[in-house]
Amino acid sequence: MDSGAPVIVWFRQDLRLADNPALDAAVATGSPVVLAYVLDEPLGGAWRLGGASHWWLHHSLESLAAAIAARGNALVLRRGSWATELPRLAREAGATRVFCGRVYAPWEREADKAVAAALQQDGVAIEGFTSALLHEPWSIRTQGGGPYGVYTPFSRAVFAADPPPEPSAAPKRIAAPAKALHGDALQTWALLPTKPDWAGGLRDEWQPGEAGAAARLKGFLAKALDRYGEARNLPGIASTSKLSPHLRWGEISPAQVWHATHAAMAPRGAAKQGAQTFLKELVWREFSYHLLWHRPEMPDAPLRQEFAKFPWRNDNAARRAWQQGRTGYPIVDAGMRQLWRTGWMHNRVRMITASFLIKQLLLPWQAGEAWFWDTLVDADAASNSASWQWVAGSGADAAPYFRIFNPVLQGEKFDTDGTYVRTFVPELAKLSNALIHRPWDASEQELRDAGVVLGKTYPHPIVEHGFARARALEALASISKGKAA
DNA sequence: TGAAATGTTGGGGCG
DNA sequence: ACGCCCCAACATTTC
Repeated sequence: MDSGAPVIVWFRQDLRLADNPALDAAVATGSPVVLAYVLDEPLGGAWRLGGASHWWLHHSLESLAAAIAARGNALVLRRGSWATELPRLAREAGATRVFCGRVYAPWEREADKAVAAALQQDGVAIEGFTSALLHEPWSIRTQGGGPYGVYTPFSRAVFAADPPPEPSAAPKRIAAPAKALHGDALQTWALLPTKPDWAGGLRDEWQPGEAGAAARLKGFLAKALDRYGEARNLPGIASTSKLSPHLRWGEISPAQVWHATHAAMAPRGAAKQGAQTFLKELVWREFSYHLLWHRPEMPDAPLRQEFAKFPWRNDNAARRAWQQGRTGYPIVDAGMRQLWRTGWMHNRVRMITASFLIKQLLLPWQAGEAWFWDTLVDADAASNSASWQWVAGSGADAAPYFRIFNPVLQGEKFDTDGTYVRTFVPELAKLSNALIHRPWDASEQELRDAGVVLGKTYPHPIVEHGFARARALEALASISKGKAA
């Protein structure tokens, strides 16, 4: 233990005090600790933080600052280029060491190089820790030593690997430097929407911050874990963990989730299937980061070369209809409206809406990726781009191109009683279960009884499924070898 | 982590 | 009684 120069803990996507290796390492030095978050707005270019992410970040920082204050320290907020602000903080604090959790987006890796170079010039060392993932992307390797390109063998390797270390508890006290550093007031960052304030639905749904994350995990393990295997695909019931935005910002670590789930499944015996399925979803997140690390072009370019010449359409009216949830397909519109209202969408419905944009509307997957990036509170460069490429068929381990969801059948299969559609598309609420996923099949009498006027209170289908399916198959055949159209 | 088209089978109606 | 057809149910193949 020394009590020399302060150590800087630089928060990025690990906005928590428990199981935070960078923080633990800093506290363990015995030195005073400067805790900082630096908002680098232009970072990421087209992939700079979206609107929903801004909203979440505001509240998460607020929560983190309060938790730090309760431990006798302060969160220092700074705005500017990482490569400028980190050296400035180090100079002001007289720090010679910076500890941080690692980040993985290509623009972040690029920026980190500049940060390290700038700090080194000032004689400041920076050390990264595994914080946002169970395993570093370079540590999971095939027999041949290369990266995995297919999920199933990747997941086998993860389950066979040593588990991540047991999570640590939050430090009781975090020694503050003798002289506090000044920082921005969070409000001056103007991260919250004002005109209009579209965040009402987000406030109703979410409690950003470490405490909210822990509560979400606890409630999920107690109430939904056993049924997760079957129920996770049903958007009409609360069957999923909704941990994704908390994981995205690191308000909870995947290692905490991993160990808590194992602890919950241990006494369950035969009922542990739900837990196993849930862990696999956590491993999908790891796999996305693994792919992003090894294929940094993933957010922008198809991983399969032949998709570079795919004949996408350019149809802004259709794109807007999809964004606003007025495609005329109830399950699609319900999903897009859930996204807009709450900043989140059920995973099954993400697949349905994504498939609709790509295959029914034949719009580029990047257009959907960009919309999700702006509107999802869990928007994450790895999961978002990997999942869009998966649906498009352009990814490393992607769904085959001919797998085209029928939005009616998907709705009837996974929202059989129409609960989900009725929640988010209330103008259809009075239709019977048999018609709610296909209002165009209703008789005039049935429509009248339900108060539905197609084309007026609810749109006609933007495209006919049979036609769209054939069009998509033709377009996809045109880029496949030996199947030129 | 599909859907549609096509093929097969077997029960039952009916001449 | 028998063959024929229809078609639902299920299986297989194709997109």
